[in-house]
Amino acid sequence: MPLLADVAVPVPLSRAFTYEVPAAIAAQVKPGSRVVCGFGSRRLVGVVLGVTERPLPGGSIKIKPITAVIDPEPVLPEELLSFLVQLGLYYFAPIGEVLRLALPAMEREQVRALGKQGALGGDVKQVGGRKVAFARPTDALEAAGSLRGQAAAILGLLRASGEQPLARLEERFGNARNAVKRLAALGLAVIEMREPPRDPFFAVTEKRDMPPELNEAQARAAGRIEAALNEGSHRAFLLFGVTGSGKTEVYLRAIAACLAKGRGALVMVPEIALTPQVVARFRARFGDDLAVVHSGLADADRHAMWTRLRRGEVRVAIGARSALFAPVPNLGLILVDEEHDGSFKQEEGVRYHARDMALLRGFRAGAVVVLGSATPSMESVGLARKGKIEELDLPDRAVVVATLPKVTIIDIKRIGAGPTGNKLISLPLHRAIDETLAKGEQTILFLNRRGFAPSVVCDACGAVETCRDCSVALTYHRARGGRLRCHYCDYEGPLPPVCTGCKAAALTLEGLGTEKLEATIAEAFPRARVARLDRDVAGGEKSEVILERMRGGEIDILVGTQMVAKGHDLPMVTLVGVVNADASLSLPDFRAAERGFQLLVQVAGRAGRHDRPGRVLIQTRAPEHPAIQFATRHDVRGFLARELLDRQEVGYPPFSRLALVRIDAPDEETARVAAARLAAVARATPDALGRRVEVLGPAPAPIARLRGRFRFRVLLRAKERGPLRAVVERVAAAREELDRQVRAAIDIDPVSML
DNA sequence: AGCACGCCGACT
DNA sequence: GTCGGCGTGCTC
Repeated sequence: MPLLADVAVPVPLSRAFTYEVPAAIAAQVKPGSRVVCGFGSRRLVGVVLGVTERPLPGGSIKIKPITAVIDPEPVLPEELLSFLVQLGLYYFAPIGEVLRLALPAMEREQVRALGKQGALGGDVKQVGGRKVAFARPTDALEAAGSLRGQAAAILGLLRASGEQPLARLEERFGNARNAVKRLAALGLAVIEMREPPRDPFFAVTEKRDMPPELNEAQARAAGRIEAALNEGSHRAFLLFGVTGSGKTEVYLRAIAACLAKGRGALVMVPEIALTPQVVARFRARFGDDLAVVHSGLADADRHAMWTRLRRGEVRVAIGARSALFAPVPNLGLILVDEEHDGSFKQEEGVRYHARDMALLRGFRAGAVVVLGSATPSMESVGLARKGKIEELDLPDRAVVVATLPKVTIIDIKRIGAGPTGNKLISLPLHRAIDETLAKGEQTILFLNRRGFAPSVVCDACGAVETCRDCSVALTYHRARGGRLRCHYCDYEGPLPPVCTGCKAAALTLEGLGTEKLEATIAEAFPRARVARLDRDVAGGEKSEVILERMRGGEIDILVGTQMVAKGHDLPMVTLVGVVNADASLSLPDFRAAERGFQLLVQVAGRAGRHDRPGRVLIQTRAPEHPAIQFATRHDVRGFLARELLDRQEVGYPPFSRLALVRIDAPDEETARVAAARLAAVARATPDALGRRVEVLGPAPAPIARLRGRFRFRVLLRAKERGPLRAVVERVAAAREELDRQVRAAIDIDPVSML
């Protein structure tokens, strides 16, 4: 009987492919090995899932032999490989795509080099290119409608994100090189040869610190985690600690205990929390035994990090979502900090939730998992209530003198504008800023809307300027002389002189975004140094520069979006103003209250962290909203209890499980028909007929059109996982028979309902 | 997703 | 007459 290998190839097809293993290389072909194999007319790098001796499958399937083995030893450890396979099954994701998440670029794209050598298992040398081509947008503007297709999309992306390495653009746009050349010829962009960015985290050598004394609650929590580590089997905890209660120190102790047992540890933090400060804290304790995994890593650095973990030279990995796949040796502990954070959910491609999958990986590896948060997710609270995970509390702030800030609600229905005349800068807020300035202390103003004005309205016909490709209002940005931008696609264009609909010259800017807030505040407080922090001013590293200036006291008032809300330690901030709390509470999503509450608590936590008392002003039109009421009292438990009751009543998670099917197509009718078809398939299923699974919809998505595609959704809901999976399985199969134009994505445990 | 094969428009 | 547009069908 022939020796056959099941190989996952990087294509969006759900099944693995069978190849014959030539006898000459049989010894090296093991689960987790990378192999080169012919696939259609292409040569791809695949990963071996399993090898068995069995008869050739019948039918018309022709089996090709594996061309070559790349590694003498498997690149993926057994534990990681089987976890990835499980993850793929859980999310109904193509196995090849799942494996691609786990392998750094260098580990998956070497076919060309190999092809040239054509040798079996030949030593593949990496090209460590000294200089890398970057594309940067210029300030020049194109003639309206002069660009189409990729060139327009790339220019939009460059303008939104600043410069990009050409190689990264090529990953997204096949023809990026030519498109950028065209942009360069038109003077819209320039191509520069530069050193690739060095990893800022590796540059610092941190002075080792000594573990401080733990307070009673910290010691108790660390003790429970250590005991679980000593047991050596899987256990999970919810570490519920208020802001500033010293969760990090508990993490550090747990890691030390884990390392002492000879096992490795994985630390996952939200995207924007992965700052040099945070890394420094870990490095100070664990020195070079720490690998940092983040998206800014150059390929060579990523590869080096990965290899060192793989060899066991480094035993602790820290990173954002994708760190979940770090090949930590003999994994004993996984920490998920700020586990409620939305950035743990991947919202494109394989839509996995890193927190949920941390629990799965931990379970399979026999590792201890700790989910930490000051405002736990309802999912984790649900698990704790069911006894699936153990709750550990850190009720007090670690710095004893620090007290919780005083929170005041400002009902902007009743309280009028301050001297600026803008209703969203109320008199009390204006006064509070003034007082804070007078004391030489700092203010943070939080507003969840980027740009200058969130919409442009026609006074004549009342129509709002919308994106040509999306059913979304365009935001006016003042940068580059005033442009309209879509926050959902890469569209950017000039502000039209007249209304697109009725041609009246009566367009007015409506609403308040961070750009306008910054300008208004700067004008109202001419002596204050005002800065802004949002995605538009701060791509990646730049936010760190702004925060550093804030820490250094070079800024008096910081205006910003979410980015100002998360975990930064800014000791001189004594006033936090939530400019418009309703924006985050009124979304069409059953999680709106939860997210709004978390956000309020997070921002409020920025005020008065040290010896200075802080205060928080929340402006709202709905002062009695539970999220605002509980946040005002710093009553996280109260909110959780109340929200649990609400969720139970409406039957949403954690009291049910969801799967969301998103259907879209360029043509509205095609999409509608396909959505109806999938819903019908779901409803015809035994579990749906037996009422074990509810099928809701199809309904148009809240954003009915996006990037030129019409969108519908079908929501599946069930009490139990089994029946839900059975229905999803049918829906997944039915996808294959839809119109070719239709895309139907399945989102298991969806977070964003958009 | 790629990539090839295949069938209809504007250029040397 | 060919280069090239993207429709559809398959990849062990």
